[in-house]
Amino acid sequence: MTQRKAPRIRQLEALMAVITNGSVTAAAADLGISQPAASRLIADLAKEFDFPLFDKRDGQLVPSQEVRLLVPDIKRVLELMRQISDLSQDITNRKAGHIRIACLPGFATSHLPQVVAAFLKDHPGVSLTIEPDRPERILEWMIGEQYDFGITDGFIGHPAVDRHYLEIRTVCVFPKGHALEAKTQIGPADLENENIIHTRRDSDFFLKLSRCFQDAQIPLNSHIEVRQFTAACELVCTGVGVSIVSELDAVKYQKLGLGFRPFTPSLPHGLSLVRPILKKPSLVTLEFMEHFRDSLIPFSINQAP
Amino acid sequence: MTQRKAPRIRQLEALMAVITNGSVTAAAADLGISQPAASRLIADLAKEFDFPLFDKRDGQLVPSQEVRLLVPDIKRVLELMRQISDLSQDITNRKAGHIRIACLPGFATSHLPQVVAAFLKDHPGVSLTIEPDRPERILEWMIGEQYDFGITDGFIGHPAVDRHYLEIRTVCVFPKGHALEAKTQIGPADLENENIIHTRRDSDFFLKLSRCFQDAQIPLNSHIEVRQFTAACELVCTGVGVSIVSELDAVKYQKLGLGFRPFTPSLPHGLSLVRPILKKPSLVTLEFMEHFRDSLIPFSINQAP
DNA sequence: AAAAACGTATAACATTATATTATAAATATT
DNA sequence: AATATTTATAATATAATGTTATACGTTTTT
Repeated sequence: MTQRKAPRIRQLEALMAVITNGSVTAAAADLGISQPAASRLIADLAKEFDFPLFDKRDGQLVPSQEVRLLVPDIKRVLELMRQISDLSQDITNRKAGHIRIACLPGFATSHLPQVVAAFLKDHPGVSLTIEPDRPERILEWMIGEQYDFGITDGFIGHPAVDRHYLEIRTVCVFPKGHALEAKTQIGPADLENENIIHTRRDSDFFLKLSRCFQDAQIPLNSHIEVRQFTAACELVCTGVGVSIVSELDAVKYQKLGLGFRPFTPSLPHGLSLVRPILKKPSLVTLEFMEHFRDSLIPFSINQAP
Repeated sequence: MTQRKAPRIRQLEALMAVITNGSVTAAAADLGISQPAASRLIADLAKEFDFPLFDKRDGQLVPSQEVRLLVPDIKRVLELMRQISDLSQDITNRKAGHIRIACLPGFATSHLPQVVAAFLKDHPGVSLTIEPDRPERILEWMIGEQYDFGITDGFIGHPAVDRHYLEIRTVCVFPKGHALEAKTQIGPADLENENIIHTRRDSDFFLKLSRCFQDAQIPLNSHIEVRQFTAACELVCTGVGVSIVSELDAVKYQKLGLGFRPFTPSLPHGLSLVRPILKKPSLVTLEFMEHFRDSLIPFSINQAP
């Protein structure tokens, strides 16, 4: 038994064109090739399939019953090929792909959404997964290559993780109309009689903050302890106190009734943009990371890693 | 914007082979081609898709994230191509196809099933539709090319219908143990005192039968009028009378308690095997029609059309 | 650190697939 | 019967896909 040659895509295209157009000549025009070319494509196919492809019925070529059995499959193949071609086109144009992002819960609600929205506008086919979680978990996900990109803080480094460090300016936020609004910048001395809402005592940022108050010999009126800057802002909105948060969050809450002023001394919030070091990032991921880094420039103190 | 060339099947095959084998060399061996050939296939594909196809991870080539997006579609395309190839193979070997048969209700239960079963044993991939109905309807279906093959009787001819006429021997059936069993053949005279079960008065066959009795100057004790020979046989089984039916049906009912003897004078049952004259029959259909004609030879008087 | 082994890429070339134009043959139409 | 339309064939060019020979670049081994 000699192995029959598999039909070629081009032949199947020609076959379908003849079926839909009713003649070889019309099919050739449809395919944008010469009539003899089409003629030979279907002749070759008929030779490989050893059965008649068409019946002639008042000048029209109608598919034979044998061919009719194949038509559904052929249609699906051609459709799928088109789909693959289109999708690859989209990917090339950086319009498609999937990016898995792990980030601190605060980012999932405050800064990331805007950045993502702007990015998607330029890349309509791209889809994203955003997974907010604690920093330790984000680290695990990077090491396990479960995610493409991570946004975290208080991260020292890990051999399996590529890290871009940057520092975000922090500001003091207060309800609009508050006395602090008169100042152009705010330091520990200005907060002596304010209730302070701050992050957890075991967090890096709280450590820096309390040391800053100690240096200024001002007591820190610890009022409420939260996990996230956004939660702090929410509380400040209600008027229960003031807080020192990243400018990123402050800007967001400006519309929601908060005012803010630069905090001095400079007390930067250290952010780490991380990704699995072994896994080669996709082009879309690279592009998104760049886009995200750019979005932080207005808020960051230095861009050096 | 230059129109990008669509990926070719061969390239996709190579891509999948590299993915499953983890290296170009192994993939080439898998495809049964030389390593440079495989190398070029994927190099070309990578040039057309303008994004990286693979990452290198400890010596293994693992598909890039972009490629992973395409893999499901590629798998389906290759699977479908294999399916088309296989199916066409089957069709060539006359093992596949679909035959639509319209027949008299009697045939659908008595003779056709055995013939179909035998045919399908030799043609495993073939499927059939059997539609039993009245002769007029069968004619309509032939003209409308709704069916490939028809079995009918009392049919004179139609320009759109190709017809093969043949005559089936008829016999007198009676319950086993009946007095008629003593005879070697049965004529009108033998049935003078029997209740006769026969087909409808407006049928061709009844016309011939009653003329035959007239010629022999024997009254025909019309007892029950049925539409089909099989129905007549069923009634004969219950002992309510005897009947003259085609030998085809008589043989079938032999196992179910009927005896039969040739009827004289010869009173053939005229059958027409029909098909749409314009529609070119598929190879399987032609083969089946031949097979069916052959199956009737033992019961037919003359095979000339 | 040099050598060997392995995987991959490139070069030169042969074959097949797919297209072209020109033209003959077959069909349908007038 | 003459004409137009459709399809098939011939001669030929280009692209796709294969070959062998060989160079290049990592790993692995010694």
